Amino acid sequence: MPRDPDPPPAKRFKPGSPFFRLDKKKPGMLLPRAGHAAVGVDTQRKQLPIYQSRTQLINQIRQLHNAVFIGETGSGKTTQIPQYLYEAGIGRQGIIGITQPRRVAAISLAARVAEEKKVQLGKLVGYTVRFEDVTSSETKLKFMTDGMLLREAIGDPLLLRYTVVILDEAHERTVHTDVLFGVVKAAQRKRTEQNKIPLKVVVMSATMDVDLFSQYFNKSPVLYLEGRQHPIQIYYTKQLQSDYLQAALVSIFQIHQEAPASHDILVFMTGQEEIEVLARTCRDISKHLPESCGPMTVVPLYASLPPAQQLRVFQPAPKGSRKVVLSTNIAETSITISGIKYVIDTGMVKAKCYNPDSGLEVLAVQRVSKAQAWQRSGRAGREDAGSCYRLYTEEEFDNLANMTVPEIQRCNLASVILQLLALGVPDVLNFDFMSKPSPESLRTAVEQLCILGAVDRKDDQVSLTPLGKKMACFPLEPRFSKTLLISPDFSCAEEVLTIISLLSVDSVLYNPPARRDDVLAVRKKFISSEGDHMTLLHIYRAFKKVSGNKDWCRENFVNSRNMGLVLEVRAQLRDICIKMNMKLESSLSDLTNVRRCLAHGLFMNAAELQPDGSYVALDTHQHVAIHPSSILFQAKPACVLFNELLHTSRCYMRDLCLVDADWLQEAAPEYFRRKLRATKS
DNA sequence: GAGCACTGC
Repeated sequence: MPRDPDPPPAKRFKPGSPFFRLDKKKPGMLLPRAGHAAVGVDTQRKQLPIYQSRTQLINQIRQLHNAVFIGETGSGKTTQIPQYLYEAGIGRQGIIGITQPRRVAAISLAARVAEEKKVQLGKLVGYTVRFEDVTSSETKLKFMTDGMLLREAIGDPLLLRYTVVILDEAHERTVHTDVLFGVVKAAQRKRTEQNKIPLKVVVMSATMDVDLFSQYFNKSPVLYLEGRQHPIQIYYTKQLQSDYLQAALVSIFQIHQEAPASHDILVFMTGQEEIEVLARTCRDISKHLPESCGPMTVVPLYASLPPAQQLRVFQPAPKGSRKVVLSTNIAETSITISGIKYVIDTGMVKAKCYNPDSGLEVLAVQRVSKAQAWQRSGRAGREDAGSCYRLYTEEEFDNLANMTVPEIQRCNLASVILQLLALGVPDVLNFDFMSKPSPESLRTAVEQLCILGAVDRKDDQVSLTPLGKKMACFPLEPRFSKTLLISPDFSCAEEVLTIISLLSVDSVLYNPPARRDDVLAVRKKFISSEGDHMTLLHIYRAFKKVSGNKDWCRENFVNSRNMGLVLEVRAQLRDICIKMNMKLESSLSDLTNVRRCLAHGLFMNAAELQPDGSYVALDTHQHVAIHPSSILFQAKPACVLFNELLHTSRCYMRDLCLVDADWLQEAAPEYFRRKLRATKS
């Protein structure tokens, strides 16, 4: 099988200014051509390049316990390999599970494979994602989110229902995939030891950099899959660009003046504000260009955009007009836009960094990795040859990190540790991670679980308490599952269910800046002096009273999509509570108990007013401030809980709840005694 | 008196 993509073609595009230089050394990244709709699915399957290697592939996989595949996204590997295995009778005693980092991918892949096998979705071919299980006892090819397989593993750590697990999109290195690496490896070893049916593990990645995968899975062979792909010409800037936004603007109009109008442009940027500003500038400039230039349709794209506006990226621009999509990294993986001929890569991304000592997560603009830069350029060649303009020099590219730091090395690990313990991993601190998180990060996580009463520590051994075991059953952050589990003691489980559901999805509050005064006026009727949590609870109750009426949502600036999610999350959590025989009561109008309960679960996120009017977080002793969006912004209460700290111009607490300092002491006397000692020394 | 990339159970 070929190891390298085809070399790029002759230079097809001559930039009008000396701004860019062509990369002659590095091959372009290549991507697949879409299947031809007029041809039947069987013919389409046979036309995929992977079909040529079918027999060879099957013979190889049959003999292997582990294999690593490299092939571009959509090269057919994800839809074909599970079918090849099934058709060859490999793993027929059980299920072939294929994991995906995203829900939509799991669903659409299952639908595609069911179509190819000419079966009804949910029979032979099915999928499982949160809130949706379209499988049956007949299901042999099961597409699922990686988080879902991880959940399943808690009830079945050896994954005995599965004979093959295919971990797809492994290069993305999500926390879930990374934990799964260790889980499937351990399951594989134990099944061999116990003489059970062996488990085959297949890792699929889009990047060539797969040594780590191969090493980790017992030096498994790496198989290269040829894709039917289009060449992409890469350009770099000749000099360093001090202002990537300015450089993006120049590049957009450079292309706009020279390329045919049907060639669309995709620009990768860092965030909403930046995108909206550049969109306005582009629209302004394009109005004042000579007529020979033709019009421009500028479309912003980011996750918090209302769904209707997101759909605009799929609409073709009016005839003669060029579409310019300004996007965050949502267009790197989650959303695929057809017709893109040019990609402009600013080389920057907004990403979360985690400081394990302070426990603080900071969202910061950073450089992309090489892998990410290739992913971005690949978006230019979905249907035909394309070009990618990198707004940095070739030298800067060479100095980029090869891979993005795996998420597991930059997040709070409390949930991961709890889940591993629930899986029965004996020595969590020495779990066989493919990329080990820092010891401080592991220690902080165990410490947090200990304070919450989820784990016991003896010497270096960490074990789950009965409470911790229950906490692991909820798809929630540990602090939230703890709060929910103690809510029956305060006779307010129904309210806590609502509040925790509201806190675990994106905000249900819609705040269009242009209508600020209207928003404030309308929101007055829900305000609770007890804080943001109780205000949210009021909004939820009002929403339920009108049965989720869409007009009501619009009038009250409530995001109905997110509110719908709240209902789903709440129903799922409530089911788990019922299975646990928890007493579900409502505290009705008196919300003091609810706040008292929150204090007992979320005491680690508390802050106290200082004599000078500022606040200090009790856990880390750092100075914090109330975010101006909070209901309590002007109230200056003596003691508050907060849902999260947001580090921007200052360290802000968001989503606050008024509490009594005594409640916190009651909730965790030992913890606060220690904190006090730490302050004095 | 601020302004938050993207997933997922």
